[in-house]
Amino acid sequence: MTCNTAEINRQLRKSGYRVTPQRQLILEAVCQLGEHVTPETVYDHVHRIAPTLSRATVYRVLHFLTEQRILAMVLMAEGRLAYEMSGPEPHHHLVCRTCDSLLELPHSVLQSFLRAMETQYDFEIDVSHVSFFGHCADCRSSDGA
Amino acid sequence: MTCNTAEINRQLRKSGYRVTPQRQLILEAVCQLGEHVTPETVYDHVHRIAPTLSRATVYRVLHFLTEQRILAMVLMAEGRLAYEMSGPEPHHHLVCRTCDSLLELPHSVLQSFLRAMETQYDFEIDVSHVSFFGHCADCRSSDGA
DNA sequence: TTTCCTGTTGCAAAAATTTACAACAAGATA
DNA sequence: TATCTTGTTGTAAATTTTTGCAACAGGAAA
Ligand SMILES: [Mn+2]
Ligand SMILES: [Mn+2]
Ligand SMILES: [Zn+2]
Ligand SMILES: [Zn+2]
Repeated sequence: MTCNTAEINRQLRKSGYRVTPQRQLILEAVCQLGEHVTPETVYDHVHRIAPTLSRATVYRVLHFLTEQRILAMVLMAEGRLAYEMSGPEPHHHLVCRTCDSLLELPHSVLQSFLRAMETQYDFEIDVSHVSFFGHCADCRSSDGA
Repeated sequence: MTCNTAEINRQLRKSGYRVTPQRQLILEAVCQLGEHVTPETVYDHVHRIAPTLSRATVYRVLHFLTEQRILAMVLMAEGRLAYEMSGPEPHHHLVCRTCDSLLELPHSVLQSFLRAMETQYDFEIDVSHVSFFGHCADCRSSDGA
């Protein structure tokens, strides 16, 4: 995932927020660390670079960047939380509650459902990253034994 | 929500688990307290009745009863977690990230989507209670100002 | 009833997450 | 560049949630 810093910074300033070194570091970290990054992973990474950067700031900034739609919050198994860049091409998850496995869904499979929610309920679902929990084929067959 | 204790107890024993006073208390609590009950609310309630019942047990039992499909885990705004009885008639949520409001969806609106996931991905989504996050009509119009 | 096995609990400590508040610093303005 | 406003951060403490472990107790079997 490419992280268009210049554009993001411009957007933040335009909204009256500030571009701090902490925010830049944390955003870069999520960008580099990949798809489903936990707060602790981010902290470990940025803390190595900026030892005074606190855990509180990591949590606050992840939350803030999510509100700004720059990051997407990802619900993993067991209620664990992760983050990733909110790119132009979202995908979604089928998360198995038994084996923790992840099946990735292309955005297209949700399209018609989302449109229906907009039409029927006037509600715009945040499409950045939706997780569905349930049970995968493997776990269902071995469990039914 | 009626809480068929006898039937639930039978089911637990059949699976090799035990019916303890703690589990019974916690289940009753969720049952009585209503739809979206937080761990802390449950703890306050049961702790009044059984002062030695610990927070750890509340968390463990809520998790356990969810695994047994007796309770359903409900994702609320801001990543907060709640529980409720997993009844025969599930419903789902449209959660507004701006104003925290909840729109309830009848189960039927998900039916065809769920069937598609089963057919295409051989994945059985846990239908007990699904939450979608996004932005409601009110917040979208006032925000676009 | 008594015995026995093993699933569960309470406790205390650890880990994760949030919060209050004073010091700080981004960046707009002059 | 110096100044000023106000959004942000670090610290420490408060909350919330998880975990290890020894003592306990459900309930099957005798
Ligand atoms: Mn993903
Ligand atoms: Mn509900
Ligand atoms: Zn599985
Ligand atoms: Zn709203």
